[in-house]
Amino acid sequence: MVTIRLHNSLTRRKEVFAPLDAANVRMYVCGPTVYDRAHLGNARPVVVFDVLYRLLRHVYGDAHVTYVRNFTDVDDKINARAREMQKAGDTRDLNAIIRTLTDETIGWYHADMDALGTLRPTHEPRATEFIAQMIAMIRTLIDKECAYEAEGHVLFDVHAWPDYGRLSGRSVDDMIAGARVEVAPYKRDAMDFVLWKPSTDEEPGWDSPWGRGRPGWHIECSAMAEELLGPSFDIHGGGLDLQFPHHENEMAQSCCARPDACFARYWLHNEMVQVDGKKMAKSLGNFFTVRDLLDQGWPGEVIRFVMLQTHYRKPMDWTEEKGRQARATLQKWRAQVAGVTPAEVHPGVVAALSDDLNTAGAIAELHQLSHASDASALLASAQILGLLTPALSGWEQAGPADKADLSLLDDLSRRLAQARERARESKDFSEVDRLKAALVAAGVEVRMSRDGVELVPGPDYDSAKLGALA
RNA sequence: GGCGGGUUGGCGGAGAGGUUACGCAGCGGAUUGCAAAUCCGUGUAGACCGGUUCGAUUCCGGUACCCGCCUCCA
Repeated sequence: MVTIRLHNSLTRRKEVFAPLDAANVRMYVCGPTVYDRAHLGNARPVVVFDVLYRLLRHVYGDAHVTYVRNFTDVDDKINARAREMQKAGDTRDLNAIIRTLTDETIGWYHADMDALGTLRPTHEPRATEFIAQMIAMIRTLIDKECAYEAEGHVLFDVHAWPDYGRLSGRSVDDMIAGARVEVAPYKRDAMDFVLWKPSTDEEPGWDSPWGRGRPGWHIECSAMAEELLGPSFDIHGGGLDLQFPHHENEMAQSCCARPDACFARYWLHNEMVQVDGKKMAKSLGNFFTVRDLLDQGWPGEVIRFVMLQTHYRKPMDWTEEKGRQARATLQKWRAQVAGVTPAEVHPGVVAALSDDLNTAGAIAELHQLSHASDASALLASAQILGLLTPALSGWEQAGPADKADLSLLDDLSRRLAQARERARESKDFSEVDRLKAALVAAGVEVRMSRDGVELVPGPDYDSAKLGALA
């Protein structure tokens, strides 16, 4: 059995991964709040944990890994967006707008993440479908005196959990000292956070022992993880910016509700996507969506490759230069593995991934396999990274969109070959050069070897520019 | 202010206390009518200052700069 090592945020160390149950390895990853297109930063954890999911499936077997990623479909940002839509003329009631908005956003999310070649998780629970479980957990917390009711709210008492702050490496006192959080008068402690809050009549709300209301942000993950994975599970993942307060609060709630269990055992956090050295964020306005890149013509596989070139615990930037290099590499590899049957995954690739998801190291191994012309190992090994998969194929056939183009290129390659034959006799290469220059200008790569001519349309292929030659 | 992380060759980007990361670009060569593609070869880089060590880019301490979290955030 391969030994997987993962950096656990809880201990700030790389640890040997030992699942609670090798027959059912369980992972929970925080998913999106659904009111808008996912930006590149949102996509990073999806890709990173997709690689971990694939690695776990490789090691423990496809049927022995359960992966849960939630959709947060109850949230004040969603409500705010729906109100904007109302102001813009949408006459439906708020809940109807929200339902449409969240459904549509989930559809976008699936389409965009599918384009990046990520596998769908085993379960993708929507928060609104687990309100009963949240209410039950909140009741438990109140019963255990870890939470209290105040002015229609239910708040978690951070002092109820002695280890509060352990995950994010800070003490309650430190946090209060530098707290920028607005302290509501009904809070016993500034750091206490909301489990349940009242809703107005038009806002989404559910009946509860504390009146009609809606859950706070953190409780959904605790409730859904317990429902779908059990009170103790193996891996909890998400962006580094969720470490505090989201994950700290999740852990406090869950551990207080189920003190016999341990909630998540390995916490993994990916670093941020940056733009010009700053975190990509909606609030900073420096973001672009996955859809933006796809629409610009960047294949999902190229975006995925660029992401995996940087270790998940390091900040990364998207640049067009990286995109171009990734595209060239993938094009070369795809040509190399065309028609090849995948063999065994190269042990070096598994070893690299098993070392805290060293995807850059794994890619270096792929370069070696390509270099060694071991196409079947290259294919199998790339696929464990979700690269060179059938699902992401097609884009590398850039260029001739229709049969007319293909036959035109076919025709031109024959003409070029004939012109070259004649030129070899006559030593007059002017016609060859003319054809070649025109082809290059139209974005066609001209490959002339000793025994033939090959025309490969590149990314800038423009059939209109070949008109003069037709 | 508190806590955490980073700084690697022209660019991107890893691992490892001592032996080539890797990719791209560049340079030299093979090949080519010339190119392209391909193949071969090629780079003592590790922010700065100290310390530990036979030996540190890798461990420890300090300095500088950068980033993240502490408010919603992947």
